[in-house]
Amino acid sequence: MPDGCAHVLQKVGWLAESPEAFQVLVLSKADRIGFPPGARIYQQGDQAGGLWGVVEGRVELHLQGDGDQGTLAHMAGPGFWTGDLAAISGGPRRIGLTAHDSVQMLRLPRSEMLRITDRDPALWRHFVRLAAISLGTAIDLVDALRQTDPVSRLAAMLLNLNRLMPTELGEVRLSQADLGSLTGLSRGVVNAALATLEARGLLQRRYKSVVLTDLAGLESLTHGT
Amino acid sequence: MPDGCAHVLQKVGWLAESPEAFQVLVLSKADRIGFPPGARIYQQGDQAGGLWGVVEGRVELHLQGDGDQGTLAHMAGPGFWTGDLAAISGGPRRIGLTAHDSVQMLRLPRSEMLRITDRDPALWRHFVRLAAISLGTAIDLVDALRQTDPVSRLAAMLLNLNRLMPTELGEVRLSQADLGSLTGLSRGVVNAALATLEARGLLQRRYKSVVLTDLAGLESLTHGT
DNA sequence: TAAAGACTGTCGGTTTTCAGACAATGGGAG
DNA sequence: CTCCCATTGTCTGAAAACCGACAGTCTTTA
Repeated sequence: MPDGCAHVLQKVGWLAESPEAFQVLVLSKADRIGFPPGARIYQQGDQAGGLWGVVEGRVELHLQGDGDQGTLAHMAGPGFWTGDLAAISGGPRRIGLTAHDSVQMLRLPRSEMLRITDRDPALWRHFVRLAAISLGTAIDLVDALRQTDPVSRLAAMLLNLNRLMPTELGEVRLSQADLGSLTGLSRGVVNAALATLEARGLLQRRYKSVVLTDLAGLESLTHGT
Repeated sequence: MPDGCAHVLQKVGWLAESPEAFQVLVLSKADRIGFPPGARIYQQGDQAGGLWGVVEGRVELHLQGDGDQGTLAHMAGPGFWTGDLAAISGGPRRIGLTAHDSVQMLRLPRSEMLRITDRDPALWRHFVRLAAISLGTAIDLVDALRQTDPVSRLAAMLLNLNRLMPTELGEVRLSQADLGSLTGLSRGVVNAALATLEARGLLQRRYKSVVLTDLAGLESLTHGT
C-alpha cells in the first residue's frame, strides 16, 4: 500500500466505512499521482479511466466542455472521489477535473476495479455507496443553484464547499471571483451578499477566504427565506 | 410478474440492459401502485423505502423541503427510476416525489432489494448502473441550471425534459409557468425565450406544450455562447 | 525593505429581470 | 354548441444584476 495514503483516506469519506480488506485491496492497487496547480487531470469526453481520489490539495470540477476547459462548476478537497459514473458505465467523462492547488491524487484504474469486483462480487456494494455519495453531492449542488436570492445561493454554495473541503475552522479559501464563478453571480454581488451575511454574524470575510461562523444559521437561509 | 410492466420497463431505461434473470427477479418482487394527479409519492426526510420506477404518467421531483412540499425542480416520465440513493445508503430521502399526471409506479422495497443482492452479490453491479444513471441525470440538471442566459438555460432544460419524458414528436407538454418554475425564470422571460427559439426554427410553441424540432440546434446553444 | 501583483470594497450607468396586470386565445365541461 | 376557466402573449414600472472602473489593502517576490 502506498505510504501516507491510508491515514488520509481512512479518515475521510466513504472508504473509511468499508471493510478493512476492501480498503487494503483498493489502496494497494491504486497509483499515486501528483499534479501541479492548474494541471488538467481529465476532461470531458475522455474515455473512462477509473476512479480518482483526492489525497491532498483541491480540485476543480468543470462542466460544459466548451472545446476549451469549461466553466468552473464546483470544487472539492481530500476525501473526494470521482470518476465513478464513467468507470462504471464505461461512457465518456461527463465532467472535467483540474488541479486547483498542488494536488496528490490516487487513481484506481478501471481494469483493476473490475478485477477486484470479479474476485469478490460483494464488493460492488461499496462502489454503490461511492456512487450514492456522488449523487448526494450533485443534489446538494442543484439545491444551491436553484436558490434565486443571491444571499441564499451563496450561503448554500458555501456550505457545500465547506463540506467538500472541510477545515477545522470552517474556512473556505476561495477568492470572491471564484465564488462568483461557482454561484453564477458577478463579483460585485458576491461581495454584497458576503457583506450581508457578515452583518448577520454568519461568517467573516477574509483575504481570499471566508470563515463560516454559524453553520446552522447559514443552513436556515437555504430552505426558503 | 405484474402484467404490463415488463413490456414498458424492458423498453426503457437501465433495466433493459440487465440480464433477463435480473429483470424477472426485480419485476416479480415489485409492487405496482397507482397515484392520482398531485398525490405525494414520497417526500424529503422520509426514511428509505426502496426503489421507485415510473411505468406510466409523469412525476415531479421536488427539492428544498420547505416544511411544505418544496419547489418543483425536475420532471420525469416512464422508465425513470429513483430512490436509489436512499435505498442504498439507508439515509433519508433527499428529494420529494409527486404525481403530475395519473401515474402508475413500480416499487421494489428495500428489504426485497437487499434479499435479491444477498442471494447473488453480483447483482449489485446493476444497482450501480442505476445509480450512475441517476448521477448523469443530476449532472445534466446542474448543466442546465448553470446557464446564465435565459435562452440557453431554457434550451438545456427542454432537452433534459425531452430526455426524461420522451415523446415521438419531441413534444414537451408543460405550461410556460411550469417551465418557469423548473428553470427558475419568470413566466414572462420564459415566453420571450421560447419566442426567440421559435424564431430560430428550433421549436414550436403550442398550447401547454413545446415541440422541439431541432435537437442539435438546441444542443449547440447550451455549450457556450 | 521595497516594489509588484492580486484581491477587495465600492461606485455609476446600462441592461435585464421581476411582479403584476390586461386582453386574446385555447380547451374542457356541461 | 356555448360557457367558463386556464393559459398565452404582451406591456408597464420597479427592482436588481451586470459590466467596467477606481482606489485601497493584502500578499508575495525581488
